[in-house]
Amino acid sequence: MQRLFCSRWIISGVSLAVGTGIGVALSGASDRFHGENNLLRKIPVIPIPSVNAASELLPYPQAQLTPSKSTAAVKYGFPSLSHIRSRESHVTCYDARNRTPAWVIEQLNAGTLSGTSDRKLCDFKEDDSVHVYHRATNSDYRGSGFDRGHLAAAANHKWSQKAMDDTFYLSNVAPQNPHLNQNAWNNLEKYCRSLTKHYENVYVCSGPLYLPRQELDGKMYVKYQVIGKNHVAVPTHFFKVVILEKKHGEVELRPYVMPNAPVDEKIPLERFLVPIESIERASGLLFVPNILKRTNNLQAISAKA
DNA sequence: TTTAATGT
Repeated sequence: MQRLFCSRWIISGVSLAVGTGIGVALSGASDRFHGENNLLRKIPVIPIPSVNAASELLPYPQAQLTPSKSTAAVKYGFPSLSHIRSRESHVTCYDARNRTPAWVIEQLNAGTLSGTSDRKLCDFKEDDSVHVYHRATNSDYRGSGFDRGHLAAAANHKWSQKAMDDTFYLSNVAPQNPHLNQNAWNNLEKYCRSLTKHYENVYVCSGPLYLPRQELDGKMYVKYQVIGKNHVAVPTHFFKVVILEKKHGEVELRPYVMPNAPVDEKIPLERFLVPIESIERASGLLFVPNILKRTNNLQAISAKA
């Protein structure tokens, strides 16, 4: 398994500690607020919800009755809100900092795969629901050397032209190595579709990863390219967590990771299986938290690989 | 077949 990630890529959670440099990087920013440019006026502000909205987000019922100091703190708005979007074909959580999805989840079955929807009628499009400061555009990708790689695949949603159209929002897209996109990753997507022949429902959650690697000084760094005027982040890897629902309610997980680089499509897909925990640690996400994952025998298989 | 980008 290690070899498939390149020898120096590390996916273990131990290596994911955040450095202390961020305080240094941000110091001095406040001076700019008072400078001639009056930057504060240019800062995008998310519409201010009611002050009580903060208490509505808290899991403590009493907070709704008595606004506290912390609710007063957001008098001028939350710097961010949930970036979850519901589309015809998928649900996505947008990563505004990286201008890509954080994750995209979709449901596949025999029904979603059949229909007359035509990919030729679709065009990649900006997601207007994302603030212009955080939005990826087609021009960011043009000439970058990267494909606009779907996370929820177009061919998974032939059941409705609208559903297929929705997969072409750039909020469902990340910069992907063209060879990977058109070969090994495409094969993984086809494999997911084929699984609908054997399972009632196939849920697929896909997203980018930014894995740390050791540089020449022996220290760990997360390094990734950004493309275009909007600095769209180029993930180092992609994950795909396949959740298989059997007839009797039994659930099986198949978690895959591929590097965002050419991958020989002769390598069997099973070789890209990883423990679900490694994706969870690296991504900050948790998958199907309400089922027992430790009993998943596929983990044992990937651990042996 | 499904992925895309590129050039018109």
